[in-house]
Amino acid sequence: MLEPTKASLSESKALNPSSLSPLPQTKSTCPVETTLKAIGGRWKVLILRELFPGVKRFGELHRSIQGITQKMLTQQLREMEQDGLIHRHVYPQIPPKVEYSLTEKGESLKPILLSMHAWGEQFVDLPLETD
Amino acid sequence: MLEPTKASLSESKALNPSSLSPLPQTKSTCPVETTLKAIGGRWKVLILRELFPGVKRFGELHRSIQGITQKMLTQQLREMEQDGLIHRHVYPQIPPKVEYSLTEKGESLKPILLSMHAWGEQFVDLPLETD
DNA sequence: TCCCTTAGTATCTTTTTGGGTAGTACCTTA
DNA sequence: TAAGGTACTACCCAAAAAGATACTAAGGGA
Repeated sequence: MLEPTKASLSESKALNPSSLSPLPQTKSTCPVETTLKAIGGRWKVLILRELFPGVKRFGELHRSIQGITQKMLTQQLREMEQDGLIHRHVYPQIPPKVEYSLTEKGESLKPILLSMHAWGEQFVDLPLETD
Repeated sequence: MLEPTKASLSESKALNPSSLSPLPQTKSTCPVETTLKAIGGRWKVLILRELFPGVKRFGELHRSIQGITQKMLTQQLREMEQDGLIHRHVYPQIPPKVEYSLTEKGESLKPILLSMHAWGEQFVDLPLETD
């Protein structure tokens, strides 16, 4: 994605030579779609936001993010952990103590989120559904 | 979003003063979520990609984007038009001739998509589902 | 007649996503 | 006992999104 598609491959040779390098095409997923999958979950950008300042526990996240259920928080955290965006550190104790923090991968999303934030602020009059 | 949430509002005063400005909170939508809505549709980033080089007609887009149905293409184009990302120019003729092009808003998404592309390429080993 | 071109629309089905709700285990305190 | 704390799990359902398929209108050509 953002690399040539089938029709533009023959006529956009001069467009971006680096995108014509013989990289193996990963199935049908373009890199932008990869990134979208990583951050596109219902609550993921809000969770990322909460973790940028540092380590947080489940309960803190739950209280911080308005409207999220325990179930959805668990689900999204598990996905993000699986995707390598966050660490999940379980302390062997009762009551349970689990801490979440960003990985390097997770932290590297910050510039993207900041530019998305800026864009979204700029086009706040965008006639998008405000749910 | 990326502005303080309820828990961090009282304890992160020194974090980012500009985010504490008395801006009216738009419902529950943070700017990042606004941007995500704009580009998050199933086929939208692929369509944006096709329109960056310039004007395209429906059939060109349909042939360029592998796997998309006419129905989905129409639907996504209509949403993007409504969101102000693209122009839809109808020529009064038979057979129908309709051209699509990016608005300034649409074009302003390019840096974001490029950085998302770079991130996605860098973390191509991300254990995301490769559908 | 059939097929092609253009850019759709209408209807139905399937898949995916998100949420609701009740429950778990162990501890402490009133 | 009940209520609170911790961080989940299991099951079910509704809504949303995506897709499948057939059709439309007007023109042209074999």
